Amino acid sequence: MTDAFKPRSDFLRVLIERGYVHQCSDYAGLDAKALSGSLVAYIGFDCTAPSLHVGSLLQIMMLRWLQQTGGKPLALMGGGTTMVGDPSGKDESRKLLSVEQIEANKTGIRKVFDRFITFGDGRHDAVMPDNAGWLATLNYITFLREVGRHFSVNRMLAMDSVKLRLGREHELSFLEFNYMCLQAYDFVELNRRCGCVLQMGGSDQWGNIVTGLDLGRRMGTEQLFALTSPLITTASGAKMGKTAAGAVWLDASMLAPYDYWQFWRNCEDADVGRFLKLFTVAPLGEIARLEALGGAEINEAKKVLANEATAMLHGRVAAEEAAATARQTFEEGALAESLPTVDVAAAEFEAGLGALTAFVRAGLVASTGEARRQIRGGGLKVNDVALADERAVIGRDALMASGVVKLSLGRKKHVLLRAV
RNA sequence: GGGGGAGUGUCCCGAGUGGCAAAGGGGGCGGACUGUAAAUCCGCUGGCUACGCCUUCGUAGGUUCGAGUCCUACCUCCCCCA
Repeated sequence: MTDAFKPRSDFLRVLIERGYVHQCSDYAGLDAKALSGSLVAYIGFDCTAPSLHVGSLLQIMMLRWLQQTGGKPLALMGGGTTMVGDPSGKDESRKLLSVEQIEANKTGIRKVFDRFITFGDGRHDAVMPDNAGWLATLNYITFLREVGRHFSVNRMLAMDSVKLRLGREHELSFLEFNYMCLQAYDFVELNRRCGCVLQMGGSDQWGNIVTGLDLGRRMGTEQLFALTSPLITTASGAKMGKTAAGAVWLDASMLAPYDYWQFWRNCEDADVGRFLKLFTVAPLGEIARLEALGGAEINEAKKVLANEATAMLHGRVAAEEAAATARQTFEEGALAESLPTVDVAAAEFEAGLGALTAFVRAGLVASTGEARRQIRGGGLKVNDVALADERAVIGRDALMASGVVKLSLGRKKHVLLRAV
């Protein structure tokens, strides 16, 4: 579908070339708008968590490219919609957050955006509005009279997302049904306030976004546009961003840069090229070269991916540190001082620390029971020596010159215990 | 409002005759093979001061030597009728 269209604007060209585009309501129209140099676009973000995770990275990158190509990005915080809870598909309704929590979350999220886009008051500076600004004070009757009358229930019922819900056993509550109305209203409000004409989002947002276009037309805004990105799964079909440890957070205090680097380093072969295009700003020519590497050489491409992705989020220095730690640990088999470290009182080593407890302390296993199981499966190592006895004790003799013991779970997860 | 059905190992789905730490999947973790990949094969997948002890089957009681399993009430969800 996008093949036939030749964009003239940098914005659309980059997005299409790099694989961000799944669907667009009007390629030519949007292209012309982008070419005019005054394109303002927004993406909505949940503020139910203190930061964002890689699941949102694709959207963040789209805003980044928008700014890079001369547009103005709006990162809309769903402070208002968070108050009613996000119903999209989930069985469990989200717990209500206090206003303070929402504010704190917004601060954390803002930190992420600051790494990718520039905020300010200028023409192309990004802005982070909060829909609580207009939703919280909405009067029901006024809303129905001025906005609600424009929604066609017939049309909404025909939407895939709604049909799906009606067909399944899970009901669709009135609140959820209204959610898309609020989202559509956000779009119109952002158009009035900031001249925003484009909403972007994941492909699952298509229906909601188009509802916004429709509302805009009925309420007399200028022509609005919709553009969605594909749902990103790994080559083997898994949803991206889930690891054993949990979500891949975009915050150093929630996920260390080293782990973030490892996340990208461990991607599947078949994903490298696509991920380089989506999650780094490396030139396409360079990516094509890296992507073409075969066999074990593809690991070079993975390192570039990890380096670039980490540098963008945590800075070049942190990325290089992570790369160095990985190199020492995996390629040279040396002890990298910068591995995740947990402090343990020196006295405990004197007394002899139970190996099971030590691994629990290091956070490598959740319980001593799990530690026992891993030992049986040969998964635990102390200073690179597989642990065979559950009752083993880690004493002072295990400490290396630098005063640390290296504990490993499998081949990839290592933690240092340091005597203090 | 009336009738019928369902809630199981806190990741998910899902068997279960009164003796059950509870079948089987998926997912996840570990091992082997590799390249810190994929695919494949194997093991593990309640907790603990661990040849024993403790806590689990929507919630609270009851019957029983013994309850996921039987009885009662309550909660939640689904379906049909109104």
